[in-house]
Amino acid sequence: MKVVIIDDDRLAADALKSILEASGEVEVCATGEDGADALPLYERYLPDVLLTDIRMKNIGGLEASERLLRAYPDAKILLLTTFNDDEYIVKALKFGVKGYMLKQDYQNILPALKAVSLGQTVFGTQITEKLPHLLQRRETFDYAARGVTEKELDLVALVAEGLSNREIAERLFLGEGTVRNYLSGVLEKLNLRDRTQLAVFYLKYR
Amino acid sequence: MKVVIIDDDRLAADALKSILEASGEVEVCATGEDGADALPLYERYLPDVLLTDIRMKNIGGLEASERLLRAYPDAKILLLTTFNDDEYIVKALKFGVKGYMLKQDYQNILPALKAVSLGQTVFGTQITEKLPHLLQRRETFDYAARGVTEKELDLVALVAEGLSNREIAERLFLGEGTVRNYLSGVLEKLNLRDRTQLAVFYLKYR
DNA sequence: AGAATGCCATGACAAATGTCACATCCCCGA
DNA sequence: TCGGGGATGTGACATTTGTCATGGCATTCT
Repeated sequence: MKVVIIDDDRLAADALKSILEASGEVEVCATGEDGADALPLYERYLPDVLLTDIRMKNIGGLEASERLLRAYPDAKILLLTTFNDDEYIVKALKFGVKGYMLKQDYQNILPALKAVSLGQTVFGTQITEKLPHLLQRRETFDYAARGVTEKELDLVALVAEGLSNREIAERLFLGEGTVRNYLSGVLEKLNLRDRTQLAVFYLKYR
Repeated sequence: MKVVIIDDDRLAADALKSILEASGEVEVCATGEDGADALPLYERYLPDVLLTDIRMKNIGGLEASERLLRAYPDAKILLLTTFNDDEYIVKALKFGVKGYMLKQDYQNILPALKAVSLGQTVFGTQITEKLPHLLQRRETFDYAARGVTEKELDLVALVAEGLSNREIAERLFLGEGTVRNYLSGVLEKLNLRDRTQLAVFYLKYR
């Protein structure tokens, strides 16, 4: 398995190279020091996997990945980083990066590398813990703190399904006027103007 | 590495077992035929990884995973399935499942298994392709196919921000009546009744 | 018991919304 | 050049929506 490493931290790059080559299964074709090296080195060696840091002096690993993937959509890229930043992960995945691991996990990088070379996607242990949160990434809102009661919240949910006041009233066995009053109160508590804003708000902060 | 396999397809389970044991790195402690076997077998053998099918006669792999993870939150579970269903993936990840692969990818299961045993998360090749879409999970909708034009879509976007007709008109340098007419047209094309339903719809199928 | 409180409802009203039937205006093809 | 068709606009109208004032009941507190 051929690998190219990009990392502006010489020490880290060399350590990685040693570990990988010690396995006897990996050949580190080249190491670069900046994101700008990614594309030329990739084209020259066509490695199975490109292993790159994210934070680098000139061009970062994310940008480098984007460029490389634009030119070679099937390139397998494994991002290595010290930081565990949600934004980075989401962006990287959108580009088509195949793996995302923390440097502190470097002892366990070999299996991840293999999986990536097969086209699978791998997330390091620490990233794994964040995944569920990332998938349903939705800000939360404490309705109770604004004085919105459970009953009111039921109404709001129906508003967010597109029901009219009359329909909501029927559904909950209330008077239509009552529904209007309730919603009016909710609107005031949340500083909103009309039911549409309410629906949008509710869908955003479920 | 100790592994327990759960699959109601005897043939598949045996094939898997052969492949894994042929590597010399995996010991298949036991194989079960139903999700109900997962917990007892896990407790008995405490495997590094539990490999389980999703669709099974009695209790499915998802439910089994949920139960197992409730009892042993650190259990490493790798789901195997024939079906590539978004819903399943999201659910599984929420429970804390560490891997999700298609059966057709069984040749490449060993590296994935290793990665999972280290606490990493792995997605099979076919799943990988869906990941970016899953992250900003949003069903798509072909507005053009319903005759909704770009200009109309601009209006809809503003509705979904909670603007009133008057505000939209100002923003786009249109008459308020024009805005109403446009939106009225859109509502008809999409079979919706009012702006709230429109906003909800738009936020769902961006 | 009387007062206070919460929950549900009504009626009245202004504003916003959705629908419809027309006007313009402008461009483009016959 | 004419005429059709699209984009834009207006006015009228019924409906829905949001607000407010108010009242009836229960339950609870004093």
